[in-house]
Amino acid sequence: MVTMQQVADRANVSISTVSFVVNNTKPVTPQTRERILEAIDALGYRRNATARALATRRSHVIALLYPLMERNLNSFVEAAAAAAEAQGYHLMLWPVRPDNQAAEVTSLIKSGIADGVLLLEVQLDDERVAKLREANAPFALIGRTRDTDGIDFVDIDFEQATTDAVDYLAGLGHRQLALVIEEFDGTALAGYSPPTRAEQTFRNATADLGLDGRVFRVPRDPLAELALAHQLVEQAPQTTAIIVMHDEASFGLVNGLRRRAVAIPGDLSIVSIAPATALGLLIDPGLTTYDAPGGELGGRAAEALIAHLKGRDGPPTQVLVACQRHDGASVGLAPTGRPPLDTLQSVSTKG
Amino acid sequence: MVTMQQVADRANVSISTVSFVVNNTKPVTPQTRERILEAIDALGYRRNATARALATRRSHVIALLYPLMERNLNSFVEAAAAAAEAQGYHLMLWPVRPDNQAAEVTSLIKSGIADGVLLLEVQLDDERVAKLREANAPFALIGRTRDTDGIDFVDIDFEQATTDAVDYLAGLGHRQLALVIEEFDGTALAGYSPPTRAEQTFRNATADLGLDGRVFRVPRDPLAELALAHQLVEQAPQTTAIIVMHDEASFGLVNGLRRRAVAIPGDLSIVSIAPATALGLLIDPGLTTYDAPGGELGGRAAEALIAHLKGRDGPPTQVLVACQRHDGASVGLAPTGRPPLDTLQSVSTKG
DNA sequence: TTGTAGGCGTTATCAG
DNA sequence: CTGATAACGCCTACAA
Repeated sequence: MVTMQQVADRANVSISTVSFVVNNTKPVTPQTRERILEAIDALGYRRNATARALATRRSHVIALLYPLMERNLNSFVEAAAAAAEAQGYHLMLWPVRPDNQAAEVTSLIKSGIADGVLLLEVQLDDERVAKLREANAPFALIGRTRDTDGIDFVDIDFEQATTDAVDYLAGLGHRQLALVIEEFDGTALAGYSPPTRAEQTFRNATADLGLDGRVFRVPRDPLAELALAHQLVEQAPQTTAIIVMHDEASFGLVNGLRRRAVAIPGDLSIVSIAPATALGLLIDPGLTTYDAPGGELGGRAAEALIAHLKGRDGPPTQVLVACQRHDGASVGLAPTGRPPLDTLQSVSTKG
Repeated sequence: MVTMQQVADRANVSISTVSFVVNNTKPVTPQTRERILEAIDALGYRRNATARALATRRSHVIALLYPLMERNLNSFVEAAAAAAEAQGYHLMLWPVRPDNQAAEVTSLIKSGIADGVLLLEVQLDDERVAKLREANAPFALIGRTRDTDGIDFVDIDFEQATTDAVDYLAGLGHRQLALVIEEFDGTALAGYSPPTRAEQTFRNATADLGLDGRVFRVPRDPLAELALAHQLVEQAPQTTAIIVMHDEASFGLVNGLRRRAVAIPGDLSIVSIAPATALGLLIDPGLTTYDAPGGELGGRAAEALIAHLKGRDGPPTQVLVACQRHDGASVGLAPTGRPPLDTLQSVSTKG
């Protein structure tokens, strides 16, 4: 850790002078200030928040009490918090804007506010991971990067879920499948790996079984989600089963299909993979889903990180957590002799 | 603030001995330990996390980086974080289980991890507020308690929204209204004020206008939400307009009504007040909603708290933020001569 | 304009 | 088993 004293030494001034420029609390000659700033920069100095807090008796932190109601889909956060507590640690949620995460994450560690970091929404090539590595800061991922060498992560096994879903649908006689994934290009999540991996797996699995597999990328945008039904009907009218890996698209999709008199699951079966919201139950018909055990993800990630902090050595924790299928009423046998979706409207009698 | 030294003095031991029992780091005679524990208890001592962190070079905190994507309805958290940052503060989210919030909240302050607290999901009589007051800890509420004397709060003006909704619907000729609110009895949110206040306002507003107003209390539970449509049809078949103040019930309600061939808004108009999720757009038809400006709530609450921390005196910040109506397609003129809802199924031709 | 030194509340080492 | 005492890194009078 770089201290003020080290900065002072390098700049040939006393520690108080450094304090003055760091805090802008007293005037300092431009030249000395310059030297100090140079030293700070060269050494990568960050003021230690803990020491500052102790000296000033103010932490400069305000806390938003964040009640863990089941409602917030935070079984995940809850389990992480519980795991931390069990180890004598506290979990804090550090809100960051997507654009400056990489910067914040290192300052969080260097300033001493936290000992380690848990990362969410990990991208294939994640800048935050790079920064943490070079800062030598302990971290664990929920999700994973392309290169997982030596790093702790706990991830959902999207490959397993996707393969399982394809097998399951194929077993029911479906031969024309579609996959709906979220389009992240142009958003802060570009490069987000789960959709990418799911797509890959889907293409392989369908190819292996000799099935027809179409992929639809849909941005997170109500209009696009509503348009999806149209797109699907127009571009892949032979489809009999859809795998959706997109939190919100399922709503628009079901509504759009209903409007077109497509019967679910009579004409078309739908499976949703790892939906973040538990609203599937409220859709009519209830969705068949592959659910990720949020608690296990959060808990194991926190444990891995803390084990690290406690000085445990050995191989990194690298876990894939399987999703489990929960049967709703949105999947059925493949229809026989069903006309193409785009002609269905005039043929079908009842949705 | 109570320090170890004070505990030591009261127990007639040295500060190190206190440290030993607090941290269980060395054996101590049962008698002295007893004296120390007594002193700790009597003085309300809490180990200062900052000093401890400085001495041990470990904060015992792990951070979960919490990306603020628009998706998570955290315009609210985002604004609070931004407001804090603008004032040289950091916002942290402190996850707590609903059952021990009151205990956590004071230890959070006493341990020096945070300077002040923002409270969500405030109840009419909130234990946390009582604790914070007696601990003399700075706080601000998002929401409000029954007694708001001298405390900073920013709340949604549910009264305004409810009154406005009743007026709006009455203006369209509706005379048989229903209000759907969340049932919190038996949950951690029992006594939660918004539904209570909305109910009160609804009863007054309908009475003032000579309208018929029915109230339905629905737990947050998919089954109950689906049953709501049935309940409504059976118990208040003359209803022509519903005001929903229940995040999820609207889904079940719309689906349930559709199944019963109730046309929206032909037979029945629906308005949703301050839905936490923006999924209203995905319902068919799009819901007319009263939306609370989350950013304003979070931002102003954080500002009020920090102003306090910075020593500003004067009257407390007490703000009611108005909701704004966003027209969807779920509201129409009151139907004339529509049969009771419970007989509608056989009469209506199309949903 | 810059430096010195005491203190913030704990922990940890080393004596008793 | 218990007690002094020197850190931890920074802030802030007070002095120079």
